Amino acid sequence: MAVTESAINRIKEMIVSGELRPGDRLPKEADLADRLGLSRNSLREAVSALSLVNVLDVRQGDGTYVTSLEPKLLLETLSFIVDFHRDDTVLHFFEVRRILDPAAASMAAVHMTSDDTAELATILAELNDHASVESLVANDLRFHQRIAEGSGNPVLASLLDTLSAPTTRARIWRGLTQQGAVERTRDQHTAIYQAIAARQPEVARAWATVHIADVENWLRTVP
Amino acid sequence: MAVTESAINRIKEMIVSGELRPGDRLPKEADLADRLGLSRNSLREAVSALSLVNVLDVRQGDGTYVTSLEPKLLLETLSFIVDFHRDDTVLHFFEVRRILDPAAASMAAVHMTSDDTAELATILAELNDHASVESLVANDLRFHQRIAEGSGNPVLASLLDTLSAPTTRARIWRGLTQQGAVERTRDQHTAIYQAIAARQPEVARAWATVHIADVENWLRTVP
DNA sequence: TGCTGCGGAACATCGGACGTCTCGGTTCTT
DNA sequence: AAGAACCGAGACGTCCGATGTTCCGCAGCA
Repeated sequence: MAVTESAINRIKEMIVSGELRPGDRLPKEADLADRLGLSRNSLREAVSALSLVNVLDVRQGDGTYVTSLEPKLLLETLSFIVDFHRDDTVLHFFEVRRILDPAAASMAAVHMTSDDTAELATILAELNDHASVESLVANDLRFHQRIAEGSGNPVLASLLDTLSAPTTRARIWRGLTQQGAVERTRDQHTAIYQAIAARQPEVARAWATVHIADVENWLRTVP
Repeated sequence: MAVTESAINRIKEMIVSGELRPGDRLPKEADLADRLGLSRNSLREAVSALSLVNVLDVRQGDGTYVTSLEPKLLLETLSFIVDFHRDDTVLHFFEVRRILDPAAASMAAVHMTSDDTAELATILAELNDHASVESLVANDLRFHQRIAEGSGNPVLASLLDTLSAPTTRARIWRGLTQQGAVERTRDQHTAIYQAIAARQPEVARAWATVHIADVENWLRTVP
């Protein structure tokens, strides 16, 4: 096996086995390279790769550290991967979101505290009638993020967060604005919120399904 | 921004913009490094990182190529990421699977051809009474993979494929074997298959939910 | 006490040299 | 003429040593 590839697995193994724990600092490049029996250059290729997927955090002048390894952080790299997919697979990603989002809404209706739901209401209220596309996108993002977090499952929340890439979201909202469908979308958001606040998981699930399916149908009409 | 990091984004941009298409060959390292204005060493760090996430495929003695960029391929790196999570988050991953798997079963009941369902039956039949844990795991994996593929959504299939890491699966089956629950699991698989073959999406969804929840509950008892 | 400046440590980047592998054309054999 | 063996150019793999940048902590000063 290639030296660099082997180094990646060696470091991975050190972390998985518990020898290196989240937040730990790695030996300095020269030492680690020596210990793994390769050159510093090759080691750096391995570190660079692990850094891209947020497993390692290298700080110039300081050292290299293991990240917190939280699902949120590691699944962020998923968005990097999603970026490579062209329009024809965007619908497939969206379809998965259509499965997960209603489930998250349902779980949120059970798990969210009243403080949490109050925050949801605040997000809804922040939107005025003449918001720009950018603020619509940002608001939409926060609304769905809040609900996803409210599910109590960080993996689910992170997946949902990255599944619908910002670029897609922007395209959607631009389209919604153009055809004057912003109002309907806002109504659907409100309905989802009300169901969650009323602790009605099935209603929340239904509204979330309606909402996502609505957007998905619009996406299908605009290739 | 760091040179290497910048190079990663430059290459990414070349691919996303369509300048480099799936299967295309990159300029040789020396040329590309020169074109991007950095040393070959630094470029190699970038290439190494993109290679880890299956965006690039480097072949010694030949050249560096853009992969097919299929969802299946790119989402494979997800399993690399999942490997870093410890037992306490395994349940969260499993919970997501509990959401996706029933949806996939339901979709499969609609989309699978009779040839496909016949294949499912074959997989079920391949298991004899005294199978080893390894063959149980392999069979279980294939069964669920087939259904996931049958959903018609490659993204969903790949996600499901990587969500439940092989190590977890192995642990589960070891446990099931020990407590003699293999038979029940097999019955559930059969029920799922029959619902799909009978084109009953809701029944398939229900059995899949029962099946996954059953395993999940067992997982919760064994920390 | 708090700020400033300095020096060591660690990562960032570079250029070049040499090893290894792959591919494709050439040559030899049958 | 067909096939096998050979070989050399090209491309990636690995390593070394040197220099630049940045960060952290400590010493010194006001």
